Amino acid sequence: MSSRSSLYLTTPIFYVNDAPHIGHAYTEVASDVLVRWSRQCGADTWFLTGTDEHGQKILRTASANGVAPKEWADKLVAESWKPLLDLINISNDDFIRTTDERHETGVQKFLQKLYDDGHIYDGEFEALYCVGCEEFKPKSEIVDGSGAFEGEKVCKIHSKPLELLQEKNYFFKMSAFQDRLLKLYEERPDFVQPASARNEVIAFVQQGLEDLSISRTSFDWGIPIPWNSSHVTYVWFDALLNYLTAAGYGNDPEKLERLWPATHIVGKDILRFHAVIWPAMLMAAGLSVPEHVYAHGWLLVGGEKMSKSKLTGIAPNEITDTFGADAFRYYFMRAINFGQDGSFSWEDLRARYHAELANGFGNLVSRTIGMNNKYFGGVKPEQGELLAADTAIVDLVASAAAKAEEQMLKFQIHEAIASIWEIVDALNGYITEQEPWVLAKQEEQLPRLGTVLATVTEGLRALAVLLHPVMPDATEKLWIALGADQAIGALADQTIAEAATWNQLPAGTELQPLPVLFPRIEEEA
RNA sequence: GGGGCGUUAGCUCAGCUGGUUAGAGCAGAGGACUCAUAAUCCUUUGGUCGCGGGUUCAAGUCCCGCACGCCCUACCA
Repeated sequence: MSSRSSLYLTTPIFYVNDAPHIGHAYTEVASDVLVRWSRQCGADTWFLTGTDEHGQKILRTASANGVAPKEWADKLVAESWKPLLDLINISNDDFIRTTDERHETGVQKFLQKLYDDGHIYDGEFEALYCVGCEEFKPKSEIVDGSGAFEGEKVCKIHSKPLELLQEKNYFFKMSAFQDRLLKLYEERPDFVQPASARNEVIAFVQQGLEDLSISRTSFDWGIPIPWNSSHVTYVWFDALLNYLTAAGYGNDPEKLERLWPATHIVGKDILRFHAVIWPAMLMAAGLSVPEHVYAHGWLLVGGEKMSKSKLTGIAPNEITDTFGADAFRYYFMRAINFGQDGSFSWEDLRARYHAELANGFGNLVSRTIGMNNKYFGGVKPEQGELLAADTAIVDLVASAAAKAEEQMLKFQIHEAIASIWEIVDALNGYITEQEPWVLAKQEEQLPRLGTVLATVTEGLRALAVLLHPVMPDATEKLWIALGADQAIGALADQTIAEAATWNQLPAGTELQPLPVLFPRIEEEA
């Protein structure tokens, strides 16, 4: 993100074939943190997520379960996907389904425009077809035969020979956009991020682009091609358009004007669709290309990409049930370099939960509120003259907040959190050095004691604001405990830019009871 | 086959365009303190920087080869 005036951020829309795992949740959380941060920076922010519901796989899964595809999608959306968003506290402004009427009509308008403008033609799609699978096979599922089928190409699943079949398809003239795409990557180096992703995309496009088959006739679970309803739209072409149809394309020009272009967060597996096909589609339609396409890495379990087939798939609630949503959000954002693959382990999660959240942040809050209660009857004390140690804290909060904002703009979420965490560590150190419990024993030191606790309390106020995008629940509890809700206003309304402004919480503000933010988790489980 | 990336302390990772005794966090060890969630703070053990060559006054950092792992090589929602 290069500026902060507005942000229309999207996650991929998730295929409703499966139940969510932590990889999906990871994408959602990262997007949500960026969005919440952006909102607190005062930007005009809109956050979209949703589900992808067309295509042959879903049709097949639904049939296998004896229901209509829409019914199947409805069930998964209601029972799996929307609950996931609640589980991990996702603050999306909209949720689009590709079966929404607004989407289907928008897709058809888009297709018709491309057709009218000559970007689509009809041709022959020729590919290897597996009778067992009843579908054309992608290269990845075609292998060399053995035994009786030596020398032939066979289906990976059925190990039976494939037939070369042809199907009449409509094609999008993507090849025509090759040069414009390369120019785009060249002129806007931050269009595809991180750099490793950009390099891959460029290398791919330089090899030359083919036209894209965008319709299917072998099944009917999809959006009909407007000028020939015997074809349905290829599911990817359909899916990508959600970013536009949710933004008002085809029915709300003002909304579209406000939101477009978007910034897309995607997993690196679907980078090509977003960094090549999608901008080509937009160019064809005469619309501006996305602001950024950011590809994040995989979660690795035991050094391998997490996967259900290898039994390393983990359901989000397995983590949140024990550690809570905030810890889930914090852990994945802090421990993994956004944009690179990162290792997940229960040991690491548990260790960071205790070292950083319980002992570090949680205990800092607890000891601070505790001393305010013990020494000042539960109100924020008056701040007196600031000594060097105090102003060092004030300065650190300001510089940490500024660094965090810089890093968030560059999608370096893990770095931003590390910057903010400097405040946690500094406050813990400050308390130990200032020894408020010693000051408390000397009556003449009462003003100094007040200043020390006022300083730490202000530090907590700043932390609540800065960490709110990452841990909305815990910071809200802290906010209320500080009495800030009454004294200053809602936490979500506090801006990042003002977070470091000192003495916002007035002396005399009454503190409220503090629940334990991150209870220690007993061994065993 | 072709292209790219990775391999640094027990663990997870930083180390930009080559330059003082290779860093952080966690874990481990010792100490201080008691406001706090048996927490916090200080000190500290620990690395032939995957292996083998080479360039250079100087290489974790550049070049070549090897080993291991991963990714891309168009329709994988």
